[in-house]
Amino acid sequence: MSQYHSYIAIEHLSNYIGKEVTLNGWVSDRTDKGKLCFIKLRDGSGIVQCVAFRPTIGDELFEQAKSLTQESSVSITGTVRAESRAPSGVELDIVNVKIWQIAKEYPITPKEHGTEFLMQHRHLWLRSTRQNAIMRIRAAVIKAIRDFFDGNGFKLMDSPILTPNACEGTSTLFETKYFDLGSAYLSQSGQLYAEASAMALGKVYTFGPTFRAEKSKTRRHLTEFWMVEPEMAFFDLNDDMDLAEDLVEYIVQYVLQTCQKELAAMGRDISKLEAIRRPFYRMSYTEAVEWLNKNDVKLNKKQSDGSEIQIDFPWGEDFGAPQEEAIMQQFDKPCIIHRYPAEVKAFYMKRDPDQPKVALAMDMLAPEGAGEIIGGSQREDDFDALLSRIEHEKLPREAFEWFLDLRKYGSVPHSGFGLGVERTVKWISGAEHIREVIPFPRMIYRIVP
RNA sequence: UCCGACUUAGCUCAGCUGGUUAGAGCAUCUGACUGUUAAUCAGAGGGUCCGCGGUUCAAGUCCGCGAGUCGGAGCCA
Repeated sequence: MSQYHSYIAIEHLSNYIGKEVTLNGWVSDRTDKGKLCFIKLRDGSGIVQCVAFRPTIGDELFEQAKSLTQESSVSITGTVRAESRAPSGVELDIVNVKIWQIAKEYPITPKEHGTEFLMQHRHLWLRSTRQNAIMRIRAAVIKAIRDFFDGNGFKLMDSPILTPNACEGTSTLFETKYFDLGSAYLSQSGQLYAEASAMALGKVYTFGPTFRAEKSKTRRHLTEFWMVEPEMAFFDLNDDMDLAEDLVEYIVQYVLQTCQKELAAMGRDISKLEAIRRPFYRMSYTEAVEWLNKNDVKLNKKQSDGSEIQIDFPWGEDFGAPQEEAIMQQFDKPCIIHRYPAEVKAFYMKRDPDQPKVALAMDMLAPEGAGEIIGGSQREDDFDALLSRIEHEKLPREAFEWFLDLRKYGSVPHSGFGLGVERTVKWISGAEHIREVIPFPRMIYRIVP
């Protein structure tokens, strides 16, 4: 790469002890003590304390250093010195200060703030140490995902974001006008297009933003989030589950290798992540229902008069958050639950030839209360079976004609899944809310900034 | 959509059974200090108590309606 500027990143400062360097960044904090002035300089890569001592640097420069407010932008030249009292082990003795701008009173002070205030100032909140660490972990997770697929024979095949209809026909979509062709909808999944792509290139993945207009109000939902969806020709459900485990193991180990500082900044218990090695746990839906009933985990059922009663968990009902949480409490590694009742799953999932009421579907649940991070399945590859599912769900056949074509011209067994990037980053980083792990979250009651 | 909680200074909050001039810490400004890292010490400024209506001699406090935010359920990644 070209040498764009002769400046040095703070994260590499320990290689320059005894040398004079220029750092560019922002003042994260300043404190004076008589003839001493301490400036914490942040450049995105790290934070270092810069020290000005009045008798050695002179009155004019000292007054300049003292005038710096929180988040003022500066270039500071100084000599790097090993300093045992500093958290990073180094400090900078100031030789010169170039002020780019003296910042106005900064809203985010070094004390606590509530989430509402911080979310209103998301554009500034991103500068804080914790948010910096989360964004670096997010970048590492995304790089791990790309490296994993690119290195294993997958090709990136982007899916369209504007689509003519609901992918799965269930969830609420964002609608927009589309010239003279009526309405278009923001994609809630790239999967159908990934299936077509897999028939062209074998093993593919799509990676992009996804939109759900559901009025979800929980700490694991966003209306706009990022999802990676691999799709593989000639993969059955077992291959699909193996791939999901390989991917998740790879992501966690990659973050462990490259984000030690960031995980420490988050106060993350590293041993919990080190335990994430294959094999993970697996359980069929039927086994899970038996486990729930053996362990007395009931289902809250609303009666017609509005009151709630608790009943044994009936086979055929989909799991909610309470069931998933109960199941995961026994596990320190992710668990895949597979072979769900077909009725609660999407129309394109293949039925289990051995159990016609069961779909070859799978969900991966992450430990520590992180919940579902992956949902996938083996796809229905039989033309007649798929068509009858489309008709049964009362989906418009015209819109799925091209999708049916894939079952007309060289249909093969194939499988895939979707992994939610933000849910994965939330789990690995230990962030307590999903809104912290995407730079500018989109939620039901927030679209600014 | 359903259930619950909250709203007082720029920020985080306290404010008792309704009672006289509205409280603290931080932030900001002024001053002191050669080792602070949530510095300390002394001083100063800073208020539509979310809005509207009601009860009362008296409302930040009680009641009603509305707004906003947060958490949970459902939906799912």
